[in-house]
Parts: sequence; C-alpha cells; structure tokens
Amino acid sequence: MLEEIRSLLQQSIKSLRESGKLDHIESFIFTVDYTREKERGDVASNIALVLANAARSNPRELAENIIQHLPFSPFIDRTEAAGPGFINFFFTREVWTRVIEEIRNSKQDYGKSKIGAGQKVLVEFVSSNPTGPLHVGHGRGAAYGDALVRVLQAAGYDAQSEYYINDAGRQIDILALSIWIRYLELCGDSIAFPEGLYLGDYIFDIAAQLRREDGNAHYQVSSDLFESLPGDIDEKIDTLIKNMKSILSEGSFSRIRMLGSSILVTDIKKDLTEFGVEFDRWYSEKSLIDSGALDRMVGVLQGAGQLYKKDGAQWFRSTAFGDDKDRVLIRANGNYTYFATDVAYHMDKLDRGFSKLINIWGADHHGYIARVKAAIAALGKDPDQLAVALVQFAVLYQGGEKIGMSTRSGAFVTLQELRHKVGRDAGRFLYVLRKPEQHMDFDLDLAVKQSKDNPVYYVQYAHARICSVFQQLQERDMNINLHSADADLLTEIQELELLRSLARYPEVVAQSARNYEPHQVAYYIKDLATDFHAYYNAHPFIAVKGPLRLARLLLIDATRQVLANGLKLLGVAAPERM
RNA sequence: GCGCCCGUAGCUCAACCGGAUAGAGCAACGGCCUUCUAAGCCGUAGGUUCCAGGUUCGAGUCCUGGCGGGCGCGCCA
Repeated sequence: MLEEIRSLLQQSIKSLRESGKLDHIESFIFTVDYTREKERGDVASNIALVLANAARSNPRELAENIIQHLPFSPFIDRTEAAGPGFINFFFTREVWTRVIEEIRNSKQDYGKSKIGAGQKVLVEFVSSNPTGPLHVGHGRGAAYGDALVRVLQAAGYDAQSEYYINDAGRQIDILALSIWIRYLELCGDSIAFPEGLYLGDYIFDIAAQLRREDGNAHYQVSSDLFESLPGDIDEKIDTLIKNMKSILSEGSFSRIRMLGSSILVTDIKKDLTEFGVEFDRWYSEKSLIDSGALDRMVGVLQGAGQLYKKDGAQWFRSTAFGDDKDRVLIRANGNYTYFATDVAYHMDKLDRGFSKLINIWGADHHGYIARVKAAIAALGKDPDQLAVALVQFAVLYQGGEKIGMSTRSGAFVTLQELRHKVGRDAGRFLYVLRKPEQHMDFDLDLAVKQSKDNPVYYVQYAHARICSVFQQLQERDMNINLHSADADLLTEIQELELLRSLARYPEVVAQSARNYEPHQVAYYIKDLATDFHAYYNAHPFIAVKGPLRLARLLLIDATRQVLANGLKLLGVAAPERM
C-alpha cells in the first residue's frame, strides 16, 4: 500500500512539472509511512517538506499543490496538508477489505516481500569453539541470528545460515590436553591440573568416555609432560601441547582431539536444535587446511605483495588497508593463527557467490573487524560486502543480583540450563526483544514467570484466545464459514485499530530485514496482541448475531494468522491453547 | 592513552533514512469476571531523552567537546 501512495505522489509531482508549477529537481528522497496516530491519517508523507527547499516555496503551499494534482485512487478517502507540510492520507474501506482478503489468500506467506530480490546472503553466527558447552551469551547470538535469517528470507533474500567450527588450531589442542590429563587421572595418576586449561565437568565426562571406549590405550607416563616448563602461562601451554604431541602416538593424539571436538560439536548442535536453531551448513575450519584453501589464500596475499617476515613470523600488511597494526598469519613456531584460517574462510564465502556476508559476533570481537575487512580488501574484494553485527553481552540477574560469568573457570550458566529453566519460547522472545547493540539485562525471575509480566505469554495468549473462540464455535456447531463474511461491517474503534495494524505488517518485516533488526517484529506482534486483547474485552464474537459475527471472526482469524506469522519469524511457538 | 557500543519515565526497554504532541511493559494508584481463557481490559500519575555547543524548516536520532557505564587494543580465539 505504501508503494501505491508513493506512486500517486510521483504522478502528482510529474503533472506539477508538466504544468510548469515546479522546477525539475535532480533526485530527492521522501518518506511514505504509516502514521503513529490515526488523527494524522493512515499514511503520511514528508514529500512537500523535502521539496520545499529546492522549489523555494512554502512547504505547506506545496503540499496543497501536490494534493490538488493527485490522481484518483479507490484507496484514498481524503487527504490533507498538516503540520509543517506533511500530507496525510485517509484510507477508504476498500483498503481494509483488501488487507483481510490478502491475509486470507496468502496465509503463512502474508508479510513476505521481494525487497531482497534473491540476493545471496550468508549469515554466520554462534560459531563458538567446540571446547565447551554454549552459555547464555551464545544464546543471544543464536536467537538473534536465527530470527534474522528468517526475517531476511521473508523479505525475499536468499539467506543461508552457517556455523563456523573452530576444529583446528590451538584451542582444540588445549582441549585435547585437558581431556588427556583428566584421562591420566582416571588411569590413577595424580596430577596438579595446569593453569589455563579447561576446567569444566564436561572434560571429565569426555575423559571417562575415552577410557570406557579405549581402556588404558592412551596411557603414558606423564612425568615427561611437565619437563622444563617456562614461566609464562601461554608459553607453558604451548610447551605442554608440544610435549603431549611427542609423548603420544599420532593416532592417540588425533583420537583424543577428534573425540573431544566431535562430542562437543554434537552437544552444541543438540543445544541449538532444542533452542529451535538449525543451520544450513556447519563449516569446518580444519577443512580449509585439508582442502588447501588456506595455502591458496596465503599465496594470493603473497602474490599481492602484502606479506612479510619478521621475528620468524609471517605478517600480513593489514595497515595498508586501514587496520591499526599488521597481523601475524603464521607464528614463529610454524602454526597458523586463527586469523589466517578465518581469512581463508571469508575468501571462500565470497567465492561461493554471496553478495553479502553478515557476521554476528560478540561485542568483545569488535577490534577484529578492521583486520578481516583489510584482508578482504587485500584479496581484491569489496570490504563493504561484509557486515558485522555486534551483539552486546547479556547480563543475567536473579533475585535482583547479577550472576557473574567466566568461561575458562567453567562457572557459567549454560544455554541448556537457561532453556530448562525458562523454556525455549520465553528465552528466545526475551533475547530477541532487545536490539543487538543494546546492553541487556536478562532477568531470570521474569523469564520464569508464567504470568502477565512475561511478554511472550502475552502474545501467545492472544493467539490461543483466538483459537479458543473458533474451538467453541465448532463445539457448538455454529457457522464459521467465512466466505460470505463482509468486512465492511467492521466499524468499531478497536476493529479499525486492528485493521490498521494488520495492514502494517509487511512493511514491518521489510524494515526489519533492511536494518537487520528482528526486534521490530517482536515489538510489532506485542502491539498487535494489545490491539487484539483490547478488542476481545470490548466486543463479543460468539454472543452476537449472524453477519456481524462472521465479520468479526474474519478479523480475528486474520489477526491469528499474522500473530502466527510473526511468532514464526522469531522462532517462537504459537500455541492453540494455554 | 587510542578505538567501538551504550546512556530515554523509579526499573527494563521502543521510537521506522532526521519528522508532527518521545511510546510500551513492570512498579504505584483507581476501576472491570452470573456472558467467548482476568496469562486479559479501562483509567490516573510519571520526562531538561547524561551535559554543553553546532548543523536546519525540523534533532532522542547527525557533527564537535565533555561526563558516566560496557568492551577491545596478543605470534589467544
């Protein structure tokens, strides 16, 4: 509908020009938006305000002029110039009839658009290291990323989701080391667990499984492991890893690595699936090394003259592309850095033909953006193809107290615990109710409440209430055939409010996709639920006669459909009863 | 020190590319169940949008400088 109005305005401008009442203006941007208050019509445009300057005329007069030249439309009842020069449009009943029909015809597709026009977009999110379970911080990224993919798809983008598994490199070595030491303990060795390794209970579980399956096959005397360790904690860990690799057979080492990461990846997948988050693809970091993609990338940068050696390491001249400092790709000990494989990964994403890459990262990774963009530029691509959405941390509160979190020490609330405690729907809705860059207080007490305080139930309740009305009608064997229903009978204030809201939905989805802001959908369905509850309390549906009842049923059925569509985009269930 | 994010009602948060009188929920106060789910509704009260300048028809939104909070600034990921 906004496009219709936009077109009417453009036609008016054209005829103003042809009659010599308006000079030609190169290009201009104007808005056509649904109004916040119905006193200002259903839709308003600032076109006269925008053009007034260039036309050197009074905006209010220009608005009147534009109105005079508007072509006829069956959708416009009347127009007015208002305020400083806005043009307000008031819809005819024709519009409401059309909206209801459209919802009835489109059903689960109502709200979809083509603004993405098949653009290939890759959304990468969570991508947590398989070195421990997901915690509530990952939950926010998961809820946001999944909703974003759904919203983009609804807006016509060819959006795909991907999880990058860091199954190569140092972190996985540390994981293997942690498991092996616990395993040695299980074999009867008494070992002082070194600093900086993974401490969580899940490490014991993996070690126990290893021993169950392989017996003492990986047992080696551990005294060599701790020989001549340096003082620095990182160097100490690197030495421990080196020692472990020389003590263990190749087979044992890779067995422990693989077992650890595969168990953890499986757990992560399960956690996410139960949270309603599925990925189109799980992309292995290790595969970049095995396939030679990493070496190819280094070759390209080498060929471009953007690499140099210093202190035994291989550096990428990222400062030539706007980064603060140059970055190491290959460490002096010969190992690739995480950054190196990540650059290869981004090269691969672009090679796969995605026009836009959206990465969802925790806010602590913001300093990483410049170097990845620098690498993309150095590889001869456009760094603006990469968009990074930073998700701020969620701080958990319980009983008014902040719950501290620390990953390394193993003391954190896992996503699974959150889900068991508050449920999938409440968890996802509360996460996605905040725009990602906003710092967030996650109130566990509130999330747990199955009451009016919890916004997710407010929306779901509206959906269930509507279903219940139809359920009752069916039980009483009353007519619910809406084919002959007449939307023109809907004239109550609450009915018009609902119709206005329903009409807005496609634009909300489009806007939400354009800005990567699924929270707009969450707020919209909250508002829609409010409109419905107000209606429900003001007017009867069952205890009212024939045609009017059918008209009202028509309206609430459409409302139910839109609530369901919106909830679906957020990955939240639309229950039929509560 | 440098960089990024945030600062809006007592609390948690919205505000569509800069638009008209800054909105919800919770908390507070007053009402509504012999009628379809009260997990609901109606009403009252609550604001120097952190501060100071600037840009313009118009600023919570953009720019500059402060203040406050969070996070970065590794041959970690």
